[in-house]
Amino acid sequence: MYSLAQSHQLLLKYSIRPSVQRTMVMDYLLNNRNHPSVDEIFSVLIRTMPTLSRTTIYNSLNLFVARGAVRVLVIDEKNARYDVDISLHAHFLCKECGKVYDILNIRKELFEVPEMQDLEIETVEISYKGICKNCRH
Amino acid sequence: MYSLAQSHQLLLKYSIRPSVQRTMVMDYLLNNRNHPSVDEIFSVLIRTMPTLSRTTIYNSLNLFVARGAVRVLVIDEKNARYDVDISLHAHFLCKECGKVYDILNIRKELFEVPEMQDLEIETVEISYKGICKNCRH
DNA sequence: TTCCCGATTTGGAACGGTTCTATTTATGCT
DNA sequence: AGCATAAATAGAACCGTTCCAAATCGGGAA
Repeated sequence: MYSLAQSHQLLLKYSIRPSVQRTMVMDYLLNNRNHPSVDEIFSVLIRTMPTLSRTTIYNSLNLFVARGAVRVLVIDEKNARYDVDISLHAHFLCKECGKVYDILNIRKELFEVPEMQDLEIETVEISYKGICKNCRH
Repeated sequence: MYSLAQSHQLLLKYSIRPSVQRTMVMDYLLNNRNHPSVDEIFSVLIRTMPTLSRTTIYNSLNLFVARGAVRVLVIDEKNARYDVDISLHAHFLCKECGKVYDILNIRKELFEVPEMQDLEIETVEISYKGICKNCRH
């Protein structure tokens, strides 16, 4: 369980002014590692902050990603998912329920970038898709 | 250069009824390996078939993907890209110009799926992002 | 503390990609 | 040729995201 003070500190580490809203968004990400979408974050935070705007969630997340504090996952064609864990790991999307799972025990060599003289590779994303245990019947 | 007859044959191979429109879409994919979006395909084909509907492109591509004849790339958050090459290879998206490049000379071991008792992995997608040579200045 | 200015938040409109739906058209079979 | 089914069409609808102008916040200066 992470505290708001820890979210505050993390934002400062990435040179992000820790407004109330940004701190709450970061707090949500730290305490909910299920790769939430904008809507998931919004629908929870609106309950404790009734004036919250969806745009603020977008603004905050876009800023976090631009500063490298958070990773955006392009794995679900429906909407973007956000991950506060920026370490090297892969993801699995269940085609049935839409949940995104971490694949942590994966060889780090998979993330080594191939030699490409024409392309300047900055990020690597490894995505698996299929059916998770809960959805198998 | 592929012929319409070859597109026709390829559709039959995947048990897809080769209508005029479907054959044209497949023909476009075979002859344009730059991972086109729906809009790119539509805006070219509409020139030779003025009554063509955008929905038809969607219908055709969704069917191709469902039958395994074509792969959809979830790499660009803006729109889906389609690839008629279903062999094991990775992709690179240029953040500047949006072009998607093939990464063909990549070790096939990267596509081996990790052992996951809870997850039934069906597909693997490896995506690189950065800046391509043309966009470097 | 109070004032001020730039940064942030807000809400609603706008945008764009994709899907849905009802209708029309084409296709294959008898 | 006629019929039944499949496919294509056009436009509305949907939904995630961005844009924009106005309101609000917050931190430094006086």
